Amino acid sequence: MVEKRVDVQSNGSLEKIDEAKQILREHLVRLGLRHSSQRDTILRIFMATPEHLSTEELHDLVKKHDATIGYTTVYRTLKLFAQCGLAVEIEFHDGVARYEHGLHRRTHHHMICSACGDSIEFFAPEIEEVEHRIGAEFHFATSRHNFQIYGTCAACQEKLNLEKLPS
Amino acid sequence: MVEKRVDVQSNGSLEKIDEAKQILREHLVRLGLRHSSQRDTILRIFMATPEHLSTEELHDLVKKHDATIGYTTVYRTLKLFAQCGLAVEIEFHDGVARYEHGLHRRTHHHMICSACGDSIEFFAPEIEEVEHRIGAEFHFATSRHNFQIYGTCAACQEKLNLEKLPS
DNA sequence: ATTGCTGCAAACGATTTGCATGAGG
DNA sequence: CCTCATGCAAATCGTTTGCAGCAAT
Repeated sequence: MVEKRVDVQSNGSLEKIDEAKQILREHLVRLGLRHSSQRDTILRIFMATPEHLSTEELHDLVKKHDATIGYTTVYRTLKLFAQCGLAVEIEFHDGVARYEHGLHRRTHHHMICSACGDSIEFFAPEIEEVEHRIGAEFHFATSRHNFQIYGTCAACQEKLNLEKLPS
Repeated sequence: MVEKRVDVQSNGSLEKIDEAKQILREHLVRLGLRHSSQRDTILRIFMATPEHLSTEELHDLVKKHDATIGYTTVYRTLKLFAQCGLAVEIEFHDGVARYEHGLHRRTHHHMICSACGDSIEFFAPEIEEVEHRIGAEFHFATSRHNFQIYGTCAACQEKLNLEKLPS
């Protein structure tokens, strides 16, 4: 698996991190929960990472900053992020829960390469329309949808072609 | 969970079962595998059940006809069905693998009620179009997609409203 | 006879929880 | 202080596999 890059120093998204901290703080207060240094560390690293992360991947990154933070804490903190919209769980159907940023993200979907596991994001507004049209038709109060495309990316198609023609 | 109905006697789909048996037979021959009474029983019960079944649900039904057939056999047989297109795995993201009929099924999708777990099928041709368009745009060789809508069905909306207004 | 099939039990792997200890307010 | 948060270890749960005995061809 490819190593995920973190760029905690980059000030390109400093405001975003501050906004995220604010949202988390409000969420904690609302539920009568407490601030902790672990939650702060995990949030900073999550926000600094643009990729889709599994709990384990995020935990690996977190450990580099603070080796004492355990997997369970990352797991529970991600659920907390999901509750207040900072993170969204995405479903790639590979048996692993993954999260992406939820803050100020336009609705998008993913196309996943079955060969290398990489995913790309794309926008397809008609998917929203289908959700609303079908919901109305069957009197469903729709809350969300789930759409992925699976296939083989251009790079992996190349590789597979080279294997077939080893001349 | 609601009990699934089986109608092994119904002759409305007798030809379909025969066709399915034929497809399975050819698949087994092609791979050098063997026919077995268990595979036959599981196929008949699967074909006689119109619902989406998990491995466990199908195993429960199968046990009523032959209590000696084990979970593992049903599990492996469903994979076999999926290989030759008799079954298609559907992904409801509730941690359980489910299968539906794959024979002569027009492409369709599911809308799932988060309250009662029931699902309905619908047709939305533009989803196919999106798969092809986005695949072409990013030079992906697409193989399949995955689309579900989640929400609350009309009946469950009623129930929830009654709970809120107990007057 | 050969080789695949079956059913049991055990392994697996990600997720989730129980609990004693530690920390926030 | 009181309560929540943490980290470890263990439980969970559906899925998957190893293996000895059985059955199909």
